[in-house]
Parts: sequence; C-alpha cells; structure tokens
Amino acid sequence: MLESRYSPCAACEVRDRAICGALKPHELERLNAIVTEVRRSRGQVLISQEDPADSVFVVTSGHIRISRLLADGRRQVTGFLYPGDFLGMAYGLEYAYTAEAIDNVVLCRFHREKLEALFRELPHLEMRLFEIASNELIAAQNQMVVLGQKTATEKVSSFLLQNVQRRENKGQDGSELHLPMGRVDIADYLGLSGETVSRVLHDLVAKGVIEIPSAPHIIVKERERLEQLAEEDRDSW
Amino acid sequence: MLESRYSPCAACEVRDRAICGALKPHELERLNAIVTEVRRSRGQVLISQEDPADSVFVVTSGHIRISRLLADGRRQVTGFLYPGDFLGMAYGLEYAYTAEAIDNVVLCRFHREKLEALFRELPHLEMRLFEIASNELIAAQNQMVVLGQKTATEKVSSFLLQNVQRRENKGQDGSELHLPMGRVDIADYLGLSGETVSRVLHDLVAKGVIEIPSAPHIIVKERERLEQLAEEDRDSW
DNA sequence: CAAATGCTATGAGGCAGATCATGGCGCCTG
DNA sequence: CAGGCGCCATGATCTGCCTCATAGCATTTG
Repeated sequence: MLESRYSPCAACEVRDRAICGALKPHELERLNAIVTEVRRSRGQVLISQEDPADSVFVVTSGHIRISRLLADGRRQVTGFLYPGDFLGMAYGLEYAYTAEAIDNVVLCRFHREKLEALFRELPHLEMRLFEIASNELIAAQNQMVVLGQKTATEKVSSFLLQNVQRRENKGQDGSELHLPMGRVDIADYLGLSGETVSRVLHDLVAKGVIEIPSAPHIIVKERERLEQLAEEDRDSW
Repeated sequence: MLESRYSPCAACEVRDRAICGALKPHELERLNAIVTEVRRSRGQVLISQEDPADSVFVVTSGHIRISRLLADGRRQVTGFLYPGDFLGMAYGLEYAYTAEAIDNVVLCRFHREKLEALFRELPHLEMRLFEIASNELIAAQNQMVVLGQKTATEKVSSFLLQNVQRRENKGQDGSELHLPMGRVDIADYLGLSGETVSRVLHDLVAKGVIEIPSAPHIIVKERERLEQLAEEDRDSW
C-alpha cells in the first residue's frame, strides 16, 4: 500500500548487509534515485506466483516467507527473508513463487529495468548480485539434502542451527532465538507436518537441548548436541 | 586424466546451448585460448566436495551426477548434467558438492580466474552466467517442492516429465527416453529408496502410462496422464 | 468480559514408503 | 562357458511420520 519516495540510503541500517554495500557513497545516490519504499503488514502478499516480475526488493525490516504452491494446496516454503536479504532473485518473465509478510515489513523496491540499466554503469553491482545468486544456490542445495535425506529430528535441529548461525554471522548471540514464523511455516519449510515439528521441539526440550519459554522464543542450551542431532557433515560452509 | 589443448570452439556441437553461445565468433577465440579438454570415464570423480574451487566446466558429451554426502553415507543427488550444461556454478572457496561421470564424458575446463578476467572484457559473458544461475535457482526451488511435498508416484512422474521436457527443448522427440543414470541415482535425486523407484515405474507400466523395453529405455505412452500424476501446478515454466 | 479465533500441544491409529531378503538377468573376465 | 558382479525387480515386514481428533492458551473483538 504505502509506497513513498524513500529517504536516503546513506542512513540505511541494513546497507552493509544488502546489495547496497557494494557501492561507494557517491554511487549510492544513483541507487537512491530509483528506489521506493514499500510497507506490508502481517499476512499480506508482496508478490505472488505468476505476477509479472518487474521489481526486486531489499528487506529493511521485518520478515518474509517465500513459498510455492501446488494445485491442491500443498505448500513448500522455500525460504525466510530477514532484514538485509534480497528478494526477487529467481525470475523469468513471471515470479515463480509467492512472498508474504510474516510480520510488519518495510522494503526497498527497485524497478528491475532501472536496476539493470544501472548495471552498465556500476558493474560491481551486478557482480554483487551474481555473488548472492551463487550463495542462494548453495543454500538451496543444502536444503535439498535436508528435504531429501534427513529425519524429522535432523530437519528441525538443522533448522534451529541455521538460525543460530544466521544470528552469529551478524555478530549477535546465537543462543537466543526469536522465530518470527509459526510452527506450520517451519513444517512446510522442512517437509513435515505441524504436529511433528511441535513434537520434535518438545523432544528437544525433554532432552535438555533447548528451552521454549514461549512459542517463538527458543533458547539453545546445548549447541553441540544440536549439531550432532542435525547430522551436519563436518565440512566447509 | 587426458587433458590436452582443446580444438577450436568454433566447431563445438553444444556451443549454442552453453555459455559459449553468448559470444560472437571473434570473441570465441578469447575463450578458446583459455580452455582445456577433460575426459573422464564411467564412475570417475570430476570434482569432489571440499576441493579448492578453481575450475568451471562445460559438458560437451556424456552425463554427470552432482551430489552431496552426509557423514553417515546418505547421499542427495542435486542434479544431472547433460551436454551443453554448465558445471561449477555454486562455489565459495571450495566446491560444495561432488561431480561424477555417469558414463564417458568430455568437458571443457576453464580456469576460474582466467574466466573471471574475461568478464571484464566480455561483460555479456558474465550476464549469461548470471542468467544460468537464475535458472538453476528456479530449478532448485522446483526440486524443493518435489522433495518436500510430493508422493513417490508424483516424484517419479515429475522426474520423467522433466526428462521429456528437456528433450523437447532441444527439439528432440520427448516420448523416447534413454536415462543414463541408474535406479538408485534417481532414488537419491528424489529422496526415495531404489526399491520404491522400481515399484513406481512398474506401476506406471501396469497403468499403461509408460513402457520399459530395457531399464534405461523408457517410452512415454500417455504424457497427459503423466502430467496429472506429477501434480504439476498448471502455471508458467 | 464473553465469545470467537488462531496457534500450539498431544494422544491414538493408520499408512506410505523404508528396510530386509531373495532371485533373475545381462555383462565382463579369465 | 563358468563364475562373479552389478543392476534391477519384487515380496514380506516394519516403522516414522501423517492424519484425525481434542484440548489448552493467548489474543482479538464486539
């Protein structure tokens, strides 16, 4: 709804984490010139499968759920976006997925054509995007391993660890999680039922690996155990 | 093993389908200058998880299996490569996956640094690669839906359809498939057991949807039925 | 504040697909 | 051509997770 001229990128809190971090201050103005602000509240749809793919976004605050639907209503959540994340990476002429606001979100919207035009002047901007696509591809392959091979306990443990690591990468304390999405969202992300996610989480509580003061608030007590339970192959990434 | 100076790209059969198709004849020489030919035979490893990621490849003939392993031996096949396909897309400092020859293969190898140096002179080459990464991301998200939501019959049907479509995109007859990979490879690609893949395929024979003259040779008799069984959402792609 | 609504939890029972086991067929190798 | 090996097929059994059902609790709404 609310879409207004965006205030300067220079003051943006997520700049360093987002594509914008690839630019020097004077280049930032070029980006600033083509951006508009978009706000959505809990549950609202941002883009939906089959819409013409004419915009890309950067999340500045709030959380987003990316999903694909089958004809009979089954849903696969392919990812969750956090502040600083890029939205609109995989596209043809139409978006191949739906993006919905999990809570109240604010995003920067870029017209795709205008952004691509900028690539010619700022090639390192395109390189940055290529880098992001590469990382997303690796993440997608990780998720295939989770979906195709792991058991329910391994899936949930992997998901929790993933959230721990995200926080740590931002320099935050990874042991306290505030998950913005519901149990069913997690289930559809992991290829499980909501009930199973609930059960596994409470198994982990029973084992002393985590604590759940309230549904969205999860405290990781034994990270090592969690890593074992997730069956992480001890390599790289 | 055999790695020799490669004969001119100009005569290459897969050029139009590969990244090389982005280049004009005189630019092709620049690419030609940095390529070497690589051959591998059935079962041999091309790149393996954790190797330093210093090369990228284009498959010129034969077939390749991309997979990731868990510590306990479980394996997720993340994709199969056909002539013209690009190998080496998702990388950090190390490869995040293993690539093995399914049959005898020939590839063009490019030193990553040299190729990236070429980007500066031939920006449309990098754009082409970005485009490929984008498509792979969409394919990866499709596969997440398959792995996370679909039943065994839907998975196998989706896999067969995928192969039909690939052949059709090349202008070949899609109803006759010669699958280079074994049943267990398909199983590990779909998150099933080899036995289940076998059973579902023979169910499809019993239903008259396909015929299997020999294990790798599959004839699609009723493509429509196959599409229904695959539960394709009727959209786009 | 009562009623409605949404999210989470938890038990009982069933089933899709895994696992285990066996056998057949084609192909290589000596 | 016998023996071995790899791949595929197929039956019997088992089990992890789904489904269905009920209930608790927090938040919203009139």
